[in-house]
Amino acid sequence: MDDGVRWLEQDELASWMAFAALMFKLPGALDFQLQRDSGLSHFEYLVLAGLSESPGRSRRMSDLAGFANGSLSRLSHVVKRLEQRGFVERRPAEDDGRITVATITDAGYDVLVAAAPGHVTTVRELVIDALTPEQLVQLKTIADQILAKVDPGKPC
Amino acid sequence: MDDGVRWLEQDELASWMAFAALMFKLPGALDFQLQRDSGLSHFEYLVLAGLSESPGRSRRMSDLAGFANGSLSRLSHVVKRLEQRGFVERRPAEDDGRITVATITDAGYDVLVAAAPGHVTTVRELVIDALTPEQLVQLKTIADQILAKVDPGKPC
DNA sequence: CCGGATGACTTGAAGCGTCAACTAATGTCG
DNA sequence: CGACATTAGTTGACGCTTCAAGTCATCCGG
Repeated sequence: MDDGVRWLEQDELASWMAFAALMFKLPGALDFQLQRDSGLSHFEYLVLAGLSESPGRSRRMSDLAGFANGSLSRLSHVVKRLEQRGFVERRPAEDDGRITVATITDAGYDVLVAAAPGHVTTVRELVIDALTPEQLVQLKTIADQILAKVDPGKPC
Repeated sequence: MDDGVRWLEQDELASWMAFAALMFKLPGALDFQLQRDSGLSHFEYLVLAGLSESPGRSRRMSDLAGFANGSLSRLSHVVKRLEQRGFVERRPAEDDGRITVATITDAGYDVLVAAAPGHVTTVRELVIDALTPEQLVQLKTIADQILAKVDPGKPC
């Protein structure tokens, strides 16, 4: 049965299944808490957070998209909706008309500040406090190594 | 600034950011490869795989939904589409008319067999081979611990 | 053995993400 | 300078997931 494919061993499969299940459930859990308590998706939260911690509470679109791990197109749609809700504003950059700069409004900042404690607490409960400090280090190392394979463009 | 929230320390944040980025990118990478090479989403692949390895190549819907980490509703839609493509069949269980049993067809099995090598190879390249055997063990432990928090209903 | 409760799905509508096409501004090179 | 390429972002359509509501079968208490 040598078809040239290295199938997964029992223990490899077990690790992969556990990790895969985690990957598919954790985002849902995070989204659920944020949506319920703050009316934001996790992606929207990341967008607002990315803006709030940037100089001038502003950031150009492509930059923000990279920060939030999403496509530019997705970001554009999301920012449009956030703008309609009054949480961000958009305007072209002065020096380069192609660039759009998004800015978080006071209302958006309020929503973010209200959402942050719950979100951070959830992350802590579900992830950080579930692990020992050593495991946290291990996790970062593991994630970085896999990321290097998945996304070789961003060596960081 | 003691607002009762335990914010994340630098190293906690770094671990979380790396892991979060991974969680949002890896599913996309897996979907991309499967879609490109086999015309299947990762979820569809899991459904077919779940059926193929079950006795009688059949499984009831709720069971299959749990296996594939998706909601019953989502599974129902997906199975309907797979049925239209001729990859699975559905029929009510004989002993309990509420239960629907899905079965993978020969055509579905062929598609799965054609898709599996590429998918497994991708998982190996991106995940398994990026890590040492020790890290693989660490990853399983970590994933299990977090999963226990995220999804306390499934202690396994 | 009848009627309400529960269980196991299915369905339709609404919202979000992706893809491809499009617009507009800026570089570049002869 | 002028044409063409490139960069940055937006848009619309389409497909998929979710949510709430609906269907049908089975269970259970009186």
